[in-house]
Amino acid sequence: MSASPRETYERPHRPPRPEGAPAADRRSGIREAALRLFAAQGYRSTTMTDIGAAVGIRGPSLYKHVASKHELLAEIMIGTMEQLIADNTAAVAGTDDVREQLRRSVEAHIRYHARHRLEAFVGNREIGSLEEPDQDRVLARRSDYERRFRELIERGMAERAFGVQSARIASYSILDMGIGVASWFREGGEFTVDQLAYQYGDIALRIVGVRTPDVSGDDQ
Amino acid sequence: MSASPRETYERPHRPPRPEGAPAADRRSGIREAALRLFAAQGYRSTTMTDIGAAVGIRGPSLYKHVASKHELLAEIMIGTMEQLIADNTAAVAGTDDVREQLRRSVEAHIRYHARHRLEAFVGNREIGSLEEPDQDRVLARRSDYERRFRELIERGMAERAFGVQSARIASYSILDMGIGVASWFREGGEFTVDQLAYQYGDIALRIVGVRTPDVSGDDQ
DNA sequence: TCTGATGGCTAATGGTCAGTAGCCAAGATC
DNA sequence: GATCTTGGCTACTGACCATTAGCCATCAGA
Repeated sequence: MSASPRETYERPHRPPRPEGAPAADRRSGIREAALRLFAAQGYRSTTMTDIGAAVGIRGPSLYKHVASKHELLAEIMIGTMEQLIADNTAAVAGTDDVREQLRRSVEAHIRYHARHRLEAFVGNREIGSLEEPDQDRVLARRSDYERRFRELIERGMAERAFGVQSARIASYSILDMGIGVASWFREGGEFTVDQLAYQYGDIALRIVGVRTPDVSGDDQ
Repeated sequence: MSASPRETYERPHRPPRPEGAPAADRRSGIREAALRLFAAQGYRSTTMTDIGAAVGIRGPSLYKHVASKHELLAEIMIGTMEQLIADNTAAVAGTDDVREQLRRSVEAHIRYHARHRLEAFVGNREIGSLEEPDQDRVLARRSDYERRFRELIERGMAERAFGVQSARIASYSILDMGIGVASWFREGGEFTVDQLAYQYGDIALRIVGVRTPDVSGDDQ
């Protein structure tokens, strides 16, 4: 690698925008690449060089678009929780029936975990990688989200619509099922997102003791 | 920190076994410390110095007892899967009734995830940190374990004891619920391990469509 | 045509870390 | 008592990594 003096700059660096990359896309391209890599290799094992390579630039050039590696993680994780909470708010808004609210909440939960597998996956695995103002922010939102399910189930109990031994365990079961979806679901597999959401809705209702239409072994 | 020449060795290093550490315990002490640290900080963020400090020695001294950091992780993860499989085998051995087999399988699953929270937690989060002969070993055992639940549910369907839309989704739900336990359960909290196992057994039976004794809102 | 902003680049910096080398004291064995 | 083994230690090595410094080509707008 001797810098021969006669050819001062053979190929000094790539043109600023080799393909149609409209500059506003750069940042979101970086975010997506980071998400993909964080999901596949973990936050700690992903280097800025990796992320750069995924979008066609060098590691240090990323700092023209993002402040730090940590910022990328924090954005993903806070965004995930905000979206889950917003989806849940929308889900319960359309009805007052506690069974229907639970079904819709669960469907929204499953839909998010199926459609945004990587975000959900990273969001669950990398909580410990967040630094402190951000980790608290994420944990607070996560608590809020859990509380919504627990209180819904408690309301169902009070209205004698649901029957469970512990609302806390029921809500954890339901949430944890959904979290699991993010680790095994693949688009284009045996089920569509809609089918999945509906089935998990049924399962959640069974968990809280609501009789769902019986499914004999062979009608699906 | 100048090494003054007159006091040649003020305190060169600790005595080989300062307290009653019977030398066979050293290795398991290291394994336990590593487990605790891997669970709390993640594998990648835990240094050999951290693990050494947790057992009262320096990082490099660990290599007198273990071959590598990776070996510690692999031992934890393979051991976890082997134990889960062994527990499952024992659980189904005592009965032929498919409902009872499912209940006992789920109870064993929950018991393991509650009693060995850290192993289960690390076992789920650090799969990607395993290097290659070991990652395959763990994934193969994990597949085997999942298959046991799925096939049990399929048998229950064939015998008309269970009614679900998809045995695969039912088995994932049940397993994922248990995995979640490892992340929130604390000994000495609201429930004992036995209560937890029993409640999750009920929930699993509800998921597969078995009528469990009705629980009205206020009888527990 | 000039000029500033943008977004690439390479090189360097400061830090961390797994693992190795080689030293040594205490206890065990002979 | 001499010697071996065990399990500590410090110092070091080689690698990797996030981030900064500073350079420069292209492009948009004046």
